Amino acid sequence: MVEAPRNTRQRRAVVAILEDLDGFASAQEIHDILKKRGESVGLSTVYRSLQVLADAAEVDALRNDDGEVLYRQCSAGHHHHLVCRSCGRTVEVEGPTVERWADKIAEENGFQDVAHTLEIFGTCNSCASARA
Amino acid sequence: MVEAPRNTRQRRAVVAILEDLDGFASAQEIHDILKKRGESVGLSTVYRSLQVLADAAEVDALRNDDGEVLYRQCSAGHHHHLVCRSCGRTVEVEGPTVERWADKIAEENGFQDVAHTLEIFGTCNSCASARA
DNA sequence: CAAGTAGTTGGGAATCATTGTCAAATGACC
DNA sequence: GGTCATTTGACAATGATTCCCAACTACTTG
Ligand SMILES: [Zn+2]
Ligand SMILES: [Zn+2]
Ligand SMILES: [Zn+2]
Ligand SMILES: [Zn+2]
Repeated sequence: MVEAPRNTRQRRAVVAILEDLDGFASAQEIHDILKKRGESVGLSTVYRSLQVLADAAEVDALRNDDGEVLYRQCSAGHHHHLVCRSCGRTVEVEGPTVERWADKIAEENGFQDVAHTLEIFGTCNSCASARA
Repeated sequence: MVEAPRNTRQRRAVVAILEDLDGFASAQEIHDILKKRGESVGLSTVYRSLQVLADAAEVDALRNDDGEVLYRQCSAGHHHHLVCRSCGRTVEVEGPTVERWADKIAEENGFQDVAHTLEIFGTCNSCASARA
């Protein structure tokens, strides 16, 4: 029997940040935001909380070009992301055609336990105009 | 004026390995293979060579689930991959529909300088039967 | 409310891929 | 062969993430 996770101040604080943010953010960024808000949480705990949330599919995780893992509270169900490289602003997108295409490709080649990653990166218009 | 890169034993050795391999491999794996073959090359040099090749689009690079960067000598032109998680065996795949879809999504949302990542991971049939 | 217990925290050490450093080695060109 | 800028390689440094473990605390029970 698996014990229920405890309802701790730290976990609540991390979830609260994720609810406020609308884009992807790294564990360290979330840690910094918590520190700024005075609701300090240990860095290890931030990492752990995000892992737990990601395992439970409560948040989505992806890697940026630098290899850092970014987290975001998304809506349920399988989807992909259009992410601003500079500010993290994110649009959730769906592509039923892509899903079918990927599965078909894998099946045709005899692959099992198939999963796929698909992310679109770019510069959002507010970041683009700020840069001009 | 940019100087032409030198033709060194080390660079040739790395390229030779990439030509032999048919799947993705990490810098460290390539370094190990070189060592086994007696054609030893410093680890830093392997990393540097792969970076140069990747910048020149001579090889493709992607990250596995663990965040390691894997390299592979691929055919020219934009394409994606169906990769065996266990042995790295790779099938190059193309999805013109996906390309258009991604660009359209980005444009509709006012994103610029758009790029996308799309990889399919699974277990190839030889690895699947070996596991049974 | 008090005590017991097991999940949780935090901060510092450890890990590990990757990058930086710089003196020594070596292609390219004469 | 001589010159010189590029390249190499051993080692240090970096940086995100994980590990460790003693102290802490959210729940349960009486
Ligand atoms: Zn932006
Ligand atoms: Zn999908
Ligand atoms: Zn395989
Ligand atoms: Zn593509």
